[in-house]
Amino acid sequence: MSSPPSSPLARPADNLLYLTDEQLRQGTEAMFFAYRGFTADPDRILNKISYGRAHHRAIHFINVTPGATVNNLLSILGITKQSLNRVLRKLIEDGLVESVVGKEDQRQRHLFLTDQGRDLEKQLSTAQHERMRKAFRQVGPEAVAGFRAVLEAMMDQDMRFLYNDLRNDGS
Amino acid sequence: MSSPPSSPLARPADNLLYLTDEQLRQGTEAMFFAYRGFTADPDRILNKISYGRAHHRAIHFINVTPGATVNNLLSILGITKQSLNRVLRKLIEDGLVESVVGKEDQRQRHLFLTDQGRDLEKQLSTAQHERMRKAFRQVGPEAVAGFRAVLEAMMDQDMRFLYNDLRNDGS
DNA sequence: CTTGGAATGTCAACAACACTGACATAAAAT
DNA sequence: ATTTTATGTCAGTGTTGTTGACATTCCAAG
Repeated sequence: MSSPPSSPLARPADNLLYLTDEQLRQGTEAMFFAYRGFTADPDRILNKISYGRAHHRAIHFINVTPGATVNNLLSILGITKQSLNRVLRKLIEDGLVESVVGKEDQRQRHLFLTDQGRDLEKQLSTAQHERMRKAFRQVGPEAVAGFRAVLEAMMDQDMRFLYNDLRNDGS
Repeated sequence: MSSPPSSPLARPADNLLYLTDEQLRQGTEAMFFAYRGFTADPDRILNKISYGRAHHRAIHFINVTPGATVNNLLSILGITKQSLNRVLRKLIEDGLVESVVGKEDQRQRHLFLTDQGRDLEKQLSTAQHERMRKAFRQVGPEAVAGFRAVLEAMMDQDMRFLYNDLRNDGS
């Protein structure tokens, strides 16, 4: 199922050095500091307009899966409907998100970004992507592949499914 | 300083495919979902004892840099002293952290984990490392190196310095 | 057709964790 | 002697998460 380390005939002793407690500690700290950087740029933009990360996350996932229902979004975000609702209400009020009653199932609300919402999403993703693009370019494609492989392996299984769904299409 | 992409004579066209917006979007989502997984296991333990992530972070960094002052910790954590103080007060009250007045500079408080604090730290890091170890083993050492390289490149410069300090010694 | 349950929205209360601002204390530095 | 630094504390605020309770709408099963 999962492909083994790519170097064939690797000596076991060498092959285990990257699994020491010290390596894991460094990996942990790398995640901590990198995640701070990862969120820093959009956070600055959000601050100016009195939004938080929750708004960013909602906007991001409504953008990649337009027409998603509230429940769809809840699965992705992993928060309670009350939390999401507070954020959605504001985004709808502010004209960034549109909520459309379902045709087939009229209980459901399908969520879309308005033009204004797409504008903000573009601003946020551009800021966030700039840092990641620099990092990716600096380390090269093989390192990026490794980065992606580790992150995917660290997800909960449910999230891995969602993540892979989002790789192909977002409906 | 940082090594270039390892494949020599790579064709430019191929070499840029990993920098598309789509790749960056997937990297963004990978970070989001992976960070959730990354914190999930310690969060479960913390919940039982009514602690949060802030306590975890304080305990972690006091453990790796024993004797650090409050100001040292503030630099690492990137929060306000009021926020940190709230957490530290509770940890000291609960007997997990010891605060020792400095010998040379008596204004400073040097922070140490007590035996009880080390116990909790061990619990938390074990839970967190288990997931990371599985992921690391699954993807192999080269991917792990790439993972580390990308994360380091994504940090703010200040954090990169701190991170590299913590790689060698913690004083 | 009636009832049960699912999807959604809303209200209230609460907790964690961040923030700012203001002020106090002690001690080091000038 | 004065200023600056390191730390602690109090009060207030905001975002984002939580539970619990309840209303509405509407599909679907009996």
